[in-house]
Amino acid sequence: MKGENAPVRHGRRATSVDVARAARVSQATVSRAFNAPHRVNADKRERVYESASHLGYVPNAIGRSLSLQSSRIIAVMVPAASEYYQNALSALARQVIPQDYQLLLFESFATEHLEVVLTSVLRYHVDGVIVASSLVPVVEVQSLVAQGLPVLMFNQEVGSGEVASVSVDNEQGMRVLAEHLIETGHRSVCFVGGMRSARTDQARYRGACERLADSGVACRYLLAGDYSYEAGLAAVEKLAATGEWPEAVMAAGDAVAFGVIDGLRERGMSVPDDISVTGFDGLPQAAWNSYRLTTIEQPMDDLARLGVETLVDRMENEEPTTAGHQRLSGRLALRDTVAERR
Amino acid sequence: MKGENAPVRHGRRATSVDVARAARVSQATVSRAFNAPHRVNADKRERVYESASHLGYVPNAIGRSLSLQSSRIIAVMVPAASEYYQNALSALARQVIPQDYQLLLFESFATEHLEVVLTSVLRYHVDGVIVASSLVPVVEVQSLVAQGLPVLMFNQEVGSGEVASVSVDNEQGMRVLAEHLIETGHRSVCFVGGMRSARTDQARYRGACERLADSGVACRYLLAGDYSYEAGLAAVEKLAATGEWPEAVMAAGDAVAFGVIDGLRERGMSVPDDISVTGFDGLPQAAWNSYRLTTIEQPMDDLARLGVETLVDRMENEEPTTAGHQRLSGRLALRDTVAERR
DNA sequence: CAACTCTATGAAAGCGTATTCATAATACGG
DNA sequence: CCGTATTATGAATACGCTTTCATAGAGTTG
Repeated sequence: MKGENAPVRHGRRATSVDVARAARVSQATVSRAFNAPHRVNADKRERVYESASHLGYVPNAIGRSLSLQSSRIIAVMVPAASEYYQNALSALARQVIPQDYQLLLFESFATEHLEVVLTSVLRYHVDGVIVASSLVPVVEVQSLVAQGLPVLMFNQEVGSGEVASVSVDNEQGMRVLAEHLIETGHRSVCFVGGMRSARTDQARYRGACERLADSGVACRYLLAGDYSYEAGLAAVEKLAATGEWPEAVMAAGDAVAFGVIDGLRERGMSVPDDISVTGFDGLPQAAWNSYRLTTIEQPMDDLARLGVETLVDRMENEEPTTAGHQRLSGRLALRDTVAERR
Repeated sequence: MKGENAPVRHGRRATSVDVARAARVSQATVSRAFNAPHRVNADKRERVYESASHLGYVPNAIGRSLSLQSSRIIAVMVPAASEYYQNALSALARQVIPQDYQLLLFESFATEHLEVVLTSVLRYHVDGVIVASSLVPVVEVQSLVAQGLPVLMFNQEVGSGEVASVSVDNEQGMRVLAEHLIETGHRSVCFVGGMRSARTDQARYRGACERLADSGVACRYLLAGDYSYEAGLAAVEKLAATGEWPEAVMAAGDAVAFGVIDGLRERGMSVPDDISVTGFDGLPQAAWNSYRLTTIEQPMDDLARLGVETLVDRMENEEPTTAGHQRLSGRLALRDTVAERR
């Protein structure tokens, strides 16, 4: 073992044993002084604190984790490239602080690495996992659950509640948007989806479809390919190729909507005068002057808070009190990409 | 200690001891089979692998960290809200995988939490720290360095190289942009800064100023307040209040530039016909049709790669081979927000 | 004041792994 | 065929911490 006789890289960090020696107490007392102060006499406690701060002692979380069989680390799997998930990550990072957990980041962009990533997650004995990525296959998630790991799906639901999830109510949100389009007199709509396989995509399409159908409005489905600006841009080309312009385009996500808007404008069409466009998610850019996109804003902070609470509940209690799928409704942000058609 | 007689939450995970027992070898041999396969006989090695996969054994990184005195974890401090830093985080996350390190995320948005965050960093005995946030005070960074922790500053330089840093060459990038403005005949320029105190801000202003001055063009400084879209929007108001419109606005960052563009357009002015605008960073949105912003693109992947390599070097070698400040030059992305003035 | 309950404390065990050290077994050169 | 170098292996230890267990001392009560 190095550390003692090795080049002493930076003067070994102080341990509880060092503090104990300095404070002339046992190591156990040092531990108690920090974890259960009321269990140690005031004078010794003070001595411990003093020695500790003098030595610059900071308890070693690794040792603690080993002993406690709990690392207070939550793994979070996100696709780094997506704006939406970046925002989700921020929100989660903030929510996790007061609960005194840390986030260990796992990029889940490429399936090639998935194997490696998943064993890494296991390797670090994290207390829980947040899967905020549609790129992680359901079977893999279920294998994590089978390992006994508390798992939270963020922004997607799998199965019927065996694995906990929080997400915005996609169907309902889309229904609200559809309703708005109906009220403003739109008679033909095209839904531009991101990925057919994504559950959120399905739910959003369903919500739109059903509400529109109720009012006798048909809703075409056009596949963009993914949830990016570029995909939205390309979708406009596909739409043009069909030769039939709808009165409104409902994009499956804001990023796609921006692409659609810019694509339409590029072709000399006006949004919303010629074609209305709606989004979903409520990205910051939706509020920018150049777009002023009518969309459904996801209650990101609430989702993150609820998600973390749910996961923490599952991590800390044998019998979790929270339900399987939890849905929060989004807020309709009425802006300028939907016009009256009278 | 729980785990044994506690409700056995999920059937304790297999350890190297379990594998050893199953494979009828010693625990040491199991360890060797995974870390130095050539040091154990082929037959036993096979037995170990078989037992391991049968028991679903995954080496426990916590135990490993404790023994090795190295966690293979890198702490990364980022302000979650910023688009730029979100992208940086993505790039870093990708670069860290092949080196077999993990990123532990620390939100550094609020100074109130800073104390807590910093001791958390120490607590987890991370092998290194990436500070990608201008919100972390220099003294705190230096205290980390003083603790003997390898630290990398991402996108900012402090001191004269005692603490390693990688960043784009701000001054040079801005000079290139200024040059472009000169060449296109601009005779008055206003630099819209984010935060006066930020080093990047200073460097960018300096670069612009000097190059412009060389050609006898003055460069006003206007403070936006931060690096956000809203700040850019507000900056236009301030600019209007001065009553003097420059021929070009050089924003300190793309986000600010978007705000400036939208602010100008809101007032009925045309970009670039009335006023040219330049950005800095090369955010994805700069390429969007609604902006097509002429800007300097940061070589994010290269920066991340270089940054991680530098940090790893410092973590793994007693005598680091890399220099203090490392600067990469950005790429001029010529788009449509700068017009000829003849 | 004896019998008892509490409280404060230290010694020791255990968490899972890597590694040193000792030893047994094997191969090798003379 | 013996002494020596080499290799494979297991036992034991260390990493830093929490917690159980035992114990000594203080406080309480009949």
